[in-house]
Amino acid sequence: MSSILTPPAPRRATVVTLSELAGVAPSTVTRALKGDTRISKKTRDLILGLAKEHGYMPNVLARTLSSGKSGLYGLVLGSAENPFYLELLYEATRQAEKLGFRLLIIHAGGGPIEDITAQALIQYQVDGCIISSAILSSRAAEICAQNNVPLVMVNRVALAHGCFVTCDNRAGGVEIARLMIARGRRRFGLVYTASSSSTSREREEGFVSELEQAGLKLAVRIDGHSNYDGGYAAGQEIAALPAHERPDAIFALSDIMAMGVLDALRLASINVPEDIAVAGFDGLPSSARPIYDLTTIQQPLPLMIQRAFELLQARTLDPSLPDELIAMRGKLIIRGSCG
Amino acid sequence: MSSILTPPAPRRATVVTLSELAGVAPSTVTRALKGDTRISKKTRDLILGLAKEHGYMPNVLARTLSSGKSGLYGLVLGSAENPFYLELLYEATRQAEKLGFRLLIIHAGGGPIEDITAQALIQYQVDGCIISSAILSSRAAEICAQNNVPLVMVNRVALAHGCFVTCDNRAGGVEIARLMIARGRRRFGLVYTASSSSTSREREEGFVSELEQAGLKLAVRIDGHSNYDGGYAAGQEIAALPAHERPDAIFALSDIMAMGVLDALRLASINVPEDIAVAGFDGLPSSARPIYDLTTIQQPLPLMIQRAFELLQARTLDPSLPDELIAMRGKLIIRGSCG
DNA sequence: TCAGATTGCGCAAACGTTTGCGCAACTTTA
DNA sequence: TAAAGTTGCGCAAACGTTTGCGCAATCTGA
Repeated sequence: MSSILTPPAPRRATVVTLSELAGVAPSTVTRALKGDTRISKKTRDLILGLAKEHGYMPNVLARTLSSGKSGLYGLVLGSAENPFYLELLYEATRQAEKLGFRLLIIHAGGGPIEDITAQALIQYQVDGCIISSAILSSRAAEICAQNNVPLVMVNRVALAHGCFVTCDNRAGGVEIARLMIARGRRRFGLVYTASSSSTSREREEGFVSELEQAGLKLAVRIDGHSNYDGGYAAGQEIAALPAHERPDAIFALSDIMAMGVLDALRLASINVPEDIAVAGFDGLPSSARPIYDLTTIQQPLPLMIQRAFELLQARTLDPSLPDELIAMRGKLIIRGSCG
Repeated sequence: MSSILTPPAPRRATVVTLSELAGVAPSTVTRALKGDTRISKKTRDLILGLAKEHGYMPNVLARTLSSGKSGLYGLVLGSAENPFYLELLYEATRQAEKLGFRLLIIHAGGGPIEDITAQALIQYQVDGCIISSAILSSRAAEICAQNNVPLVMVNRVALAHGCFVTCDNRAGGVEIARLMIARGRRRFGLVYTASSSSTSREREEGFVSELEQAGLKLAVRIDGHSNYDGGYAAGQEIAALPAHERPDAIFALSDIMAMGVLDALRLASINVPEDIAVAGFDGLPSSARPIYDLTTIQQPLPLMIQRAFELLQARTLDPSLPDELIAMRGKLIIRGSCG
């Protein structure tokens, strides 16, 4: 890399250049800028004025080296196939901005997370990490544990290390079952997810146990693969059943799968909710669209993200704090898909 | 912050600790790890072995201070209301991972970008920035220009500074018009976006100019607000027209608006494409769903992102390179919504 | 055999910010 | 008046990695 390829870049203002201008030590500049009471008001105003005049912007990377805090949180997102992650990303970004943090995308997508990718958490000295993904949890979580990086899983249950903030999935499943039973439904279909995620298992458990309490059981149970296409295929499979075998109510464990089911039923000219009631889980904005009008359990995402950041911040300040495991109740949103 | 709140953290391996173990200078460790030929194979193998044994992970922040390269790219995303940004984020993350870069989310959402947020680009020493958002471009773009940070806009046209990679929006509009005219459509509706974005303007220009070439013109032009709900309302408005005033073909300038239009037409029992043909623009995965079967112009997103990274990398290496403005042709995907 | 070239390092400084400690000057209290 | 306390700094080192330069040892070619 010869110098003809890198023309001289004008140097930006630094703590040192400001200290020269002000005739003070660099440490005085730092202390004045952070409002340290050990610096007189006169000196502080002088330095603040120079900083503004010269467009001083701190080098956070250098600061991290000294202070040990980067102001970065790592973010691991799950598959693009569930719009829930988009909602989560936008909400997390919004809140982080307000709190003065930044999100570093460590991974996004359904594939395996590579070691070198997870190690970026350490290489970039993140202050903490938010993981919202089932399959990918283990490697990134291990690295966080080994290196004392605070970890919060959102909508996932941490197995051995780290905090989590989740929705009360089981209670949500119970509520959907109750609603359907109260509406007179008697044959039940479940569109589930074969993954090992506790989120799905709990939703199913809640639903099924409530049915059993009422002396009822599932008539149909189909893997919806956690995505729209799987839900659509499940809807097609159900539509193809003889009428006497068809469920009169379907619970899809996520909104995106429920939308696939609804679309398939519509194209098969099955009326919702007259012929079959449908409910989902998540509370995506798109579930409110008139074309879906989906009954769902809305996850309290803004508050979940807020709690996640609080948990991370507390553990950045005091790493000895014990892990907290928070579950928040979702809200039943009754719409036309259940009648 | 007293020491009772921060129990002694085991120190991680550093270049210095490895150099002590190997009995060499720290600079030798660095050079061995990066494969510098000035270090003998024997010494290199010794150091590589120790690094692996001790789980050495470089501190990228410290490296950035020395080398001037952070391996970070800033990312500014537009509104959550267009799923196109989700596609872009996932594709960008995937490619960045493969290239060994990381994405720092600077902003995501439709609101104004705050100064302090845009300054994070500089504070975190990003090697470059990708912006994919109309409204928010100016402030972040200014900061990039002032600080010599390479900038690429994706699907946006940079006004004065920075490269862009965009789709040939105008040609896409032309193709949609041609298809509709060839299919015998004679009354045309446009669902546009009132924003100042050149992307929308070009799509409309292409469409309208081709109509005019054929001696035709728009019968209906409705603002779809760049989101699903706007498209839905436009669809409702069109459905409410007397039959002789209704268009027999609608071009919505984005897929998400087209989906709103399609849903509104369906709920109004208007048949697509028999009564009205509908086309969109973007090539979202959801446009292929049987329930939509949407004819659209597919943006070559993977290749656009690839080019964006190439442009950024080239300008990180040689900041004197002139800005490049790249337009790539989208691909016409003909589906059932146009007959 | 000698001079020049090559190999394989180490030294020292740089990058920008922060923090602990100590000192001088000033103020307050006994 | 002297001692103790307070204020307002500066010095020096730390954080982890990289890069330019130079030196000693070894090799090669004339």
